[in-house]
Amino acid sequence: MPTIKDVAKEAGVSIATVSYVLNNKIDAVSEETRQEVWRAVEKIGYMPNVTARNLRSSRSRLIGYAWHEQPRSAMNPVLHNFAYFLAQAAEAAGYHLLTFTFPSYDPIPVYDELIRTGRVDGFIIASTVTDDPRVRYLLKRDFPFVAFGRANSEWDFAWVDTDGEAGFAEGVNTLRAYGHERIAMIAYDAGSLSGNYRVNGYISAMQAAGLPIPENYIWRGIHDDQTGREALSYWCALPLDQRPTAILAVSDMIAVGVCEQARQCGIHIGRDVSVIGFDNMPLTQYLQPSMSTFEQPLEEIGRACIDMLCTLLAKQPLDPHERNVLLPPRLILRDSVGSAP
Amino acid sequence: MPTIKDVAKEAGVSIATVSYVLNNKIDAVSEETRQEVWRAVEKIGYMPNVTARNLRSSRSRLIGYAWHEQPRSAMNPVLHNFAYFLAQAAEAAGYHLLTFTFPSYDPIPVYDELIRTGRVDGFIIASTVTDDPRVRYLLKRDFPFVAFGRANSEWDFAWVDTDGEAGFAEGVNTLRAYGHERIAMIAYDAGSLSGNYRVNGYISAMQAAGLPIPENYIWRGIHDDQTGREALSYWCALPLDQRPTAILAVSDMIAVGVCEQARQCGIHIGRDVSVIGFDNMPLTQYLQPSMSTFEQPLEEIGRACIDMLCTLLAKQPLDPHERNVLLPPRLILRDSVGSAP
DNA sequence: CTGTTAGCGCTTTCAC
DNA sequence: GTGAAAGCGCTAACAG
Repeated sequence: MPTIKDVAKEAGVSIATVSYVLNNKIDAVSEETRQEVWRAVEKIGYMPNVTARNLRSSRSRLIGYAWHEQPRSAMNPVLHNFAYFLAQAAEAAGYHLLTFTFPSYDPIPVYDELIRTGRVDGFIIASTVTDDPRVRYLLKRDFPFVAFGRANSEWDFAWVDTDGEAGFAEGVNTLRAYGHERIAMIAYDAGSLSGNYRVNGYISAMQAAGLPIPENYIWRGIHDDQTGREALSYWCALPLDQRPTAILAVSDMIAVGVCEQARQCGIHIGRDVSVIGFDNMPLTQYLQPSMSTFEQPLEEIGRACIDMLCTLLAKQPLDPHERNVLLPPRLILRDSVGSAP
Repeated sequence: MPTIKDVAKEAGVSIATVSYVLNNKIDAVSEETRQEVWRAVEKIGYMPNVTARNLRSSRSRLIGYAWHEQPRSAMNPVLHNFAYFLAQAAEAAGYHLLTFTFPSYDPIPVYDELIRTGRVDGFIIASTVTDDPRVRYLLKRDFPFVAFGRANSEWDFAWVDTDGEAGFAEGVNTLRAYGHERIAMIAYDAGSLSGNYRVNGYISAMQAAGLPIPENYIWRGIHDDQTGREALSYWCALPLDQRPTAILAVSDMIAVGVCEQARQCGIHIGRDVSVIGFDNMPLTQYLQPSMSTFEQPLEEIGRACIDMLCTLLAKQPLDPHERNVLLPPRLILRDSVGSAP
């Protein structure tokens, strides 16, 4: 691979001059010399060695993004897609994405190593939770990062998130427009942040509409179809006039479980009970009935994360108002939603 | 961030000695000194700077993996998942994955830049095609890479692939066991390698079974549901006794199209017509009826790719028999397959 | 056994 | 305008 020396020799100048030209030190070099250097660069096919540059500037131009270890059953196309958009945005900003994996029970050592070895300049972290150890660690270490997802409200850091609250409020209002009044929701367990924001949206929209929320209308469980099954079984055991006619679920997987259980119970989704999921997983539109769901604006979120991180990396001040970005999900109505029975 | 100098100072030795200890130059340093150095390392919290190491050894310890630009409609969870397994395997081997994106119409500049700037030590490339420009380029440049997928048979390079031929043969035989004889298939257009291997498996199994393959039993199209719809419409226009009773599709998306069209035509999948897709996309088991499909052994493929690439990077000889690995997909039978009508 | 030293390829003062 | 030279943090001859 040719180096700056080869170019210098070819152009008959010093390596310093070549460096000036390459780095557009505009008035450090005569037009004539500049031409000559570029000619040599072209001829030799030279490109600056990234590693050397990085060593010199003690940066890596790499952004770390971690995939959680996940059981196949709970595999989440959302985060994989997100990674794609991140990579795209990072490139546009002159960075590359370094992807790594970590055991969710002990993330810190991996992050720590990446930092201490100078592997990455910053991180994008996803799937944040309350008391997220990564956020706490990175904050303490004062290492640049942007989160896709919020954490403890007393922690001040840059994040971008889908506005689950607004989404679920919209969900409630849309269902009301279809005539539903007994609207229930399935949430994650109480420790889940994203789940709770959606619960808040649900509750406030219900209250604003003057609709009662019976205590047993908020079911909690994990991100799988079993949760949906159990929730529906439970509600179906209620007297008919107490049964919800519409259900908002925090994820498509859960919503799918509801539909599966409904089929077994002879309940017709979209007629007897309406269902809305979350994430717009591939194939949701081909379920029977096609599943209504919320689509997260992953491309925008990815871009926003990278933009903010680049600002941090450039040591530029980030306007406090712009440190936190909330983007609304898009409701996609399909056949799983119908008029109230 | 502490450097080797700090450790040297702390331990009261030279930086060379620290380096020896760190690199396990076993009989270059006395046990006593070694202890002392490690103590200093621990105390200071030192980790060697990766960039400096890389510059010195002119390597990057990074493996490049590209995501294709893809329309949202054709989004392929398979490759995203694959990336996860690659990252995992790479880490186990002391590498990291650098993910990037490229416009499929012109991939070379991106690869070229990554090589010339010394960004990566090697590539994993996926979704290879006939005359794949990336394979041709990397081969010409003699740059280390391993492909997930084959290319021109006259090109000699390391690859790992799902054995679509064996898979489709198994598909045919399984369908035969269910009593099917009029078995059709939906392939990609003739330029697709993976598609063609599957066609070969289909044809040879049919012939081995002494079953005829009418010319119009192989439909070709792109990777979307529309292709499946068109294929089924066409076959349904045939006289009943010429209509296939079972269909093998090269992808789940196509198979889903078949099912959708079937519903519109009043055809009952799994009873009137059996269908098998490919990829085991998330949610396929929740379709109505649940979709039979092939699952690619992505984790094994990822590991095999990384193993081979690491061998190449270590400049160790790769046994010619081991340069090419074919792994069988796993057939998952669900309700879309039933006895022949 | 341990230390001195020469780079890896590049950027950036500082002289001229 | 241009070049000589220092040095980013590390490894590996080479000397002692």
